[in-house]
Amino acid sequence: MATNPTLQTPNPTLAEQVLHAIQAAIVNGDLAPGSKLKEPDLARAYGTSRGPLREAIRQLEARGLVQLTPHSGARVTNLSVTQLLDIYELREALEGMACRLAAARLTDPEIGELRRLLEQHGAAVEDQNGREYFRQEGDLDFHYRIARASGNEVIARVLCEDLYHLMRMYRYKFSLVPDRPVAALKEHWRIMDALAEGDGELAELLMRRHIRTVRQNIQRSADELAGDSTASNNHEGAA
Amino acid sequence: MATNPTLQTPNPTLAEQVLHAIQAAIVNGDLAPGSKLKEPDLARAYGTSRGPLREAIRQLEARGLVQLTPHSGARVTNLSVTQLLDIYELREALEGMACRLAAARLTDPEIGELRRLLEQHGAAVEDQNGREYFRQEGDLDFHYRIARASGNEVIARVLCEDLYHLMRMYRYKFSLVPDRPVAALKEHWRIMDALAEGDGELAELLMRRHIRTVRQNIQRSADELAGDSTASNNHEGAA
DNA sequence: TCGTCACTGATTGTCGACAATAATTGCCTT
DNA sequence: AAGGCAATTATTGTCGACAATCAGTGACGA
Repeated sequence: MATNPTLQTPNPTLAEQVLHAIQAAIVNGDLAPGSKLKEPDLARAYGTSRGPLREAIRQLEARGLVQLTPHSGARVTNLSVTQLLDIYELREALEGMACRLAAARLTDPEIGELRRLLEQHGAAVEDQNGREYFRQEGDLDFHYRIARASGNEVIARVLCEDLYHLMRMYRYKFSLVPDRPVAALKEHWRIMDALAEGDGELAELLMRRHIRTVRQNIQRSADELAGDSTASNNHEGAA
Repeated sequence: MATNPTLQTPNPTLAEQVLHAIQAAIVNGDLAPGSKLKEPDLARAYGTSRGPLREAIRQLEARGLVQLTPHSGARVTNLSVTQLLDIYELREALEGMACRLAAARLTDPEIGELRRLLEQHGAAVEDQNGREYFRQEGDLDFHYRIARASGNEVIARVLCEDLYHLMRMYRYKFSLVPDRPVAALKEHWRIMDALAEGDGELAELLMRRHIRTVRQNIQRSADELAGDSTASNNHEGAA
């Protein structure tokens, strides 16, 4: 509810609306990775013709959410573990940089807002009964806002419009290690403190370490799945 | 000629072809920054209907080459100096990382190929009569290949498909300082040596410094233009 | 003379239909 | 029965036409 993309323009285009709709469907898992996007079906589902739909698909392809092969159609992107790890490798550099820049620019109101976000985040971590979804979203929201606060539009664009959607696709693919949410929140608070003090160097270091930790957890989790008998190859593993 | 995008698939889609055509037109300056993309005109120019054309425009928007506002149309992106500097800031982090990764992965044949590229590059620097175009392209080609050689597909994608086209738009916007090409080539060779020795740490440092230098030159050049009486504000400055 | 408003022209957004290509089914051969 | 081949079906790619919206023009009134 905080960010409803269809409301940002008073008279949004159909292509725009269906873009956000499909994007949400992919992120939520309603359209499974690897599944085919059949234009007639989607057009009927969203009540449009194929024209705007095809425009939306082209944009999804540019954002990396679908892959399309000529004369064959579009499939929902199915990231390999390697590619997912690549994304985290990239995030380490990008978000580290964003932190350094943000530390020098954050205003007091923005800092207060970030603090409030982390407090909500903490509440979601406390009651652990089934609110994992909101915890994950809150986690990403923190990163999202720092990217925006960096003041570098290009970095913010790459992170927020290209990478975050991909990561949200894989929220549940890898199980968290026990107590990881608590540790992650603590790391966020440390980053927060560094940002509030304007210590860009420290904020960058902490953010890089934070992301590296998550990356290593994913790698471990993937290795375990690979050793598991049920794991076929590289895709589709968690439960 | 080295990379002809229309040949990569045997039966390319019209939308694909017109995408590359418009992209080339924008990068070459045939479509000036800020100019409007009128669909009827472009469709006539490229001999297609508006359907594939609109799909191409949506992809160009995702790549940052055009900006489109609903019910009004698409305009060629007109980067502010700030945004251009932001791109270089991002490149410093991204390409530094790409260098570090590439140093650990480059094979001997790839190293040889890179060397040959730099030798051609050196020849273009030698005869300075009007071959500036090829020098610039060679420069970018070096960066392009390192990004690919990093082995991180995501980084390569961001650099090669999003950022490089934008930078090629602004090749001539800012005049080079005297002897800069010679110095830049020398920096490339140093990076090359570090890569060949597998010294990722050094390669990253050298690449970051290299890009930072270019960025500072742009900033200086922009400041001079700002002091100039002809410069209105932030856009359209060079001659 | 200037500002406002309706009108005209052009441009964008959307749709349904047709052609070209790929995927699938069933059949035939070995 | 298994594999390959051909006809059919479904899906993608492309087009031209219509509706909705925007931009520019000119007239009208203060």
